[in-house]
Amino acid sequence: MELRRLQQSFDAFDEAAAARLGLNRTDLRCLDVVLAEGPVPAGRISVALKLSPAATTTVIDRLERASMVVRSADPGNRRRVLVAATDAARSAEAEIFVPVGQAGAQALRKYGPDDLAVILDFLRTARGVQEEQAARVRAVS
Amino acid sequence: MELRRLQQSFDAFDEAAAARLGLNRTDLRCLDVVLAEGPVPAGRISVALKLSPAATTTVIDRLERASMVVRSADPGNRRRVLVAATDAARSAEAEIFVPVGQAGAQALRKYGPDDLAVILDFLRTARGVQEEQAARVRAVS
DNA sequence: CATTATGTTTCGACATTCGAATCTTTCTGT
DNA sequence: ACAGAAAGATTCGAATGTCGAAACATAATG
Repeated sequence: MELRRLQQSFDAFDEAAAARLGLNRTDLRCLDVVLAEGPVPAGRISVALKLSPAATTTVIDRLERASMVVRSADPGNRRRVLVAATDAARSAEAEIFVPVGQAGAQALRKYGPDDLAVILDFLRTARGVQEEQAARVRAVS
Repeated sequence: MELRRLQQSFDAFDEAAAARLGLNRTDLRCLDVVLAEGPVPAGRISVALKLSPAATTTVIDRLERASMVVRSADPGNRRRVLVAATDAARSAEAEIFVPVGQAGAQALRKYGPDDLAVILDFLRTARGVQEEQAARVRAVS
């Protein structure tokens, strides 16, 4: 299956990006969330990464030590800790992740509207199959 | 990006499958290799999983304890240990992984030859982009 | 105002991975 | 044929990442 290889290539990219930044994969996913959603409470990261609150705390610790995020108190709710990306994180984003999006967009230009519709439909169909099968597997247990 | 969601759905399926079998993700990937390639030497698993020889030994230990694989000596080279899937592994494969392939094939039937060509081209293009970008990221370090 | 709920952190334990050292078996050069 | 090097897997100790439970601080509720 060609999808398998695509999956592996995603994996390889993530690994390269993590190595480049001196982070592990979990930290990278966390950074991705923080970059995408602006300042987020720690609990939000916990659910996004499907990680226990305890593990989430240490992930944020590591990213903070690496100067990729900063913690700050939520003015509206002082129990909360807001995690925000630093400039270093944003420059890493610009250097590593933005070009992927650009290259992807560029690569898509060779397809006409009809082709793009087929591709999009395929992606959704494939996702539907995966989710359905995941549900089936979960159901038996 | 829709690709992102597809990726996540793959992830969710893998997680469900691992939970169903009481294995962790690494063990599952190892089992996948063993099922796909027949009896394989431990070193082969090591490179396929990008794991150290030491870690590979413990992965095989766990799978053996779970009755999913068996070790046997390679008659042609007694340094080697051949890892083979058990019947339990094959029945897990039939129950969990085979239906995914079937559902996928079924879902693809709605596309004509031209559409399939577009889809295949897209998958290869996307993989090319990812690999190229991974190489770029690796190059800077 | 006492109680409960929410959000995060700390602590101790467990699982996974690695590097280095070890052991056995095979290959190589003489 | 044989000593030394190489290949393949394992063991050992250390480092890392994750979790559950308990603790802590703050907010909401009756």
